[in-house]
Amino acid sequence: MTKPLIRKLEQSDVLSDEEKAVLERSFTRIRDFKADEDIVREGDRPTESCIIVEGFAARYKLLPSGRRQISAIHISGDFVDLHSFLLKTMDHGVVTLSPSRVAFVPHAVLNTISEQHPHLTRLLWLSTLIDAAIHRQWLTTMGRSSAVAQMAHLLCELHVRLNAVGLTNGMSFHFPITQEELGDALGLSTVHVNRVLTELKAGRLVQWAGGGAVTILDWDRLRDIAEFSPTYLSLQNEPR
Amino acid sequence: MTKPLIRKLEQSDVLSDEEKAVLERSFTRIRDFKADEDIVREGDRPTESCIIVEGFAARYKLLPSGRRQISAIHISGDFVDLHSFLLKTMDHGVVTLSPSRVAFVPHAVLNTISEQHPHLTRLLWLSTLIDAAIHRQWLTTMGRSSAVAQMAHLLCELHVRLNAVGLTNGMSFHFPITQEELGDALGLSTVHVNRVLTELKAGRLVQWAGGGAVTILDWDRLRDIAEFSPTYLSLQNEPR
DNA sequence: TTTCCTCATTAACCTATGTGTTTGAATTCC
DNA sequence: GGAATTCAAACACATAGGTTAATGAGGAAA
Repeated sequence: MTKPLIRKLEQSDVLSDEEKAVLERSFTRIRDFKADEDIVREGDRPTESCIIVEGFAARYKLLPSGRRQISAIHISGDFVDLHSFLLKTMDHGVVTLSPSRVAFVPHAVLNTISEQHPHLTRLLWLSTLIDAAIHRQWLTTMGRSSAVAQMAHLLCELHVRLNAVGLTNGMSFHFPITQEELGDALGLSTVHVNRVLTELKAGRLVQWAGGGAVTILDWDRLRDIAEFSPTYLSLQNEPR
Repeated sequence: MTKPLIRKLEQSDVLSDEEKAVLERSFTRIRDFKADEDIVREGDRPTESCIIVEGFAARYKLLPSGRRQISAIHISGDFVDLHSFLLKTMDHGVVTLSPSRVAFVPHAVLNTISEQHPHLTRLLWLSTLIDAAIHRQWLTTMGRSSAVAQMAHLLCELHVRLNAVGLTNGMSFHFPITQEELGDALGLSTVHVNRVLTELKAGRLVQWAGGGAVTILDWDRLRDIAEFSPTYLSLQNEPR
């Protein structure tokens, strides 16, 4: 059940057999969630962290005014709330976007890893740094791009990330999200999300069938509209 | 010269004398920068990381279209590009906002710390997690708040962060930033930054004298407008 | 089947924010 | 001390995106 995580960490650097074994035996608990269920909530002080084994999840914040902002979308293999290991108190919630399988590792075990396996620790640290790099990219597109460019960027990013864990089929991938959730991720209203998607479909840039079957029809043009460049995802394998 | 950093790390947990000593002797190089000078650029592969000893700096990204987004503002004591230690290639640049003193630590030294001082390593890791938490908060206000609320939020955040390192004088603090830079940080045009500031001044919420002397005149109202709550800054001291 | 839901779609209207431009004050440069 | 820049401030106008509301389509529940 740690396969997707190991696969993801191995994108950044080589893992020794021992490190893999340590990870394998760290995740003791597993649980299935339905769609739209909270894994952790803002304010919680979890004693475990979790990875998404299968499915999609989102981190979100609620404003007192009731509005919601999704700050990250997570896919299979993502170490969703590794943060809580050191932040202790959750500054945001994590919710499933689709039915998902989630595996948990106690903070005490993470602490032991940090004491005994410095290299593995650096790779876990790195995975949180990549999350932060994605945050910065989202900030940039939110602040300085049009809604269409933003949407295009999200689709490019997802294709690259899903592709890296083998979850694409050519230019197609499964992305089960509602337009309201997309709006929460991009900082847009549902109405405008719909307008933007209509425009992308009309331009024959993407195809979005029911049930979340996304196909990118014209990668080059989509990438140009999005001003997308994947360097921020740190997909390069090198010693860390 | 690591005083501000130690002070900052001590907000989160207790540092042993040995850990402090390790930090003290890690920073070998120091350099002064003028205002508006790049410390590192996007695409660089630095061999050292740096802290701001004194002054203000910002992380930024440039879009191919030439627009700029500032994704973080850093103050005295902030470990600005600790990220490059593991990310290797900079996904963004760091520029000074004011004349600043910057101290450098070689990545090789950070590596040794990560091998020999797990607790100190966790605190450094934590400092990058707090940066990420700030990114998430910015995403939330950018996506779901008005320009006025966003500006109010930034000022609240800065007051709390500067206060935590002793750089406030009551409700006043020094914040040398141009309206153009503010726009880049908030994703707004300079014209609109000016409108928003005019509004905040007119409402007697803040006072902003020349040279960057900011005074928050009505904290409660400003906090309410911003929907500001400081939990995401993790200012609680506890074992990590 | 019928009845709810949830979600996508579309229309009409509105406003927050962007763009382009000008002016004047303050700094910095020679 | 004058010239050149930078920055704040303001105005007029344009538009991207928000809001409200209505309708339909598909699935789930009963």
